Amino acid sequence: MIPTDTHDTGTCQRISELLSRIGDKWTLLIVRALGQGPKRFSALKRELGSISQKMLTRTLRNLERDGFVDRKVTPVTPPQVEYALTPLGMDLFRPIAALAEWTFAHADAIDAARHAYDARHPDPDHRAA
Amino acid sequence: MIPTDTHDTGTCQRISELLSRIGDKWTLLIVRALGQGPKRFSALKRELGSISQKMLTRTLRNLERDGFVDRKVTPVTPPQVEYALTPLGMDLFRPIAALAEWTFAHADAIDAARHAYDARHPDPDHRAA
DNA sequence: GACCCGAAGTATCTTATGGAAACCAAGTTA
DNA sequence: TAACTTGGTTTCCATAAGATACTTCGGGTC
Repeated sequence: MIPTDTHDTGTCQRISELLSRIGDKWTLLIVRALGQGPKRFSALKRELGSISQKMLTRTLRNLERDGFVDRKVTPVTPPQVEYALTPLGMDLFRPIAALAEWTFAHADAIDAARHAYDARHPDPDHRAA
Repeated sequence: MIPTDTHDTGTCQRISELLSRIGDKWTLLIVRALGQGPKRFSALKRELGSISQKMLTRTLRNLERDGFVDRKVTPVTPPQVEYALTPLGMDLFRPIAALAEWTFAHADAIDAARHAYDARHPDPDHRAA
């Protein structure tokens, strides 16, 4: 449980903010890709397949701004830009990995809870939104 | 780091989905409140202060559907509805607490990275969106 | 009868998120 | 001169999230 004594409402919102960022559509996938080592923009795009350039740029910018990813430009033509995890980025994704393990272990329980709920509440409007 | 061998793209999206849910505006605050013990709807609303009834209902429903929160109705008038964390809910929020600790410990580093980035990139458009 | 309570549901609005496609700039190749 | 490359940016659009205000319901009080 999140201890109420050390974590006030402000800290809670801070954590939510970080979770929202990490929980967006692409961040985890990008970080997982960069976990294998530094990669170039186009290599990431190829690897992620369905991501648009805009979203890849935006997600990388956010990661860079928060200090999780380092961006290194080599001024040649055509330009080369390499992205790599910073030490802070690698450090963050240890607790994230713990959460990943948990999700992996309990995915079935969540699915079961959802099916049970949906069976109890046949009205699909409850599930929407 | 998230190990690529045990966690494929599908699992990664599963984790992202969970993180998005937990990372939304109210979930963490509600769970923190329920961590102190079961509470009624109106008590939660009072405690959270600025939340609307609609968002409180919706967030609680989502938590209930995923099996993290239990909803107990006492059919008196006016109706009494009590919300409590399930064992699954309490279990989930151990890895979440680890992440909270991390955030608490590294908030300064993230702030510093942001300020450094903003100083390097004076164009505010990069930060928007 | 008029009004209030708890726990919602509805309706409408604004904002945020994400996607598709076009455009751009520098230099290189054909 | 035209086309192509990388690493973007810009514009437009659809959907989702969240805020605000109003309605509902049954049973209680004034």
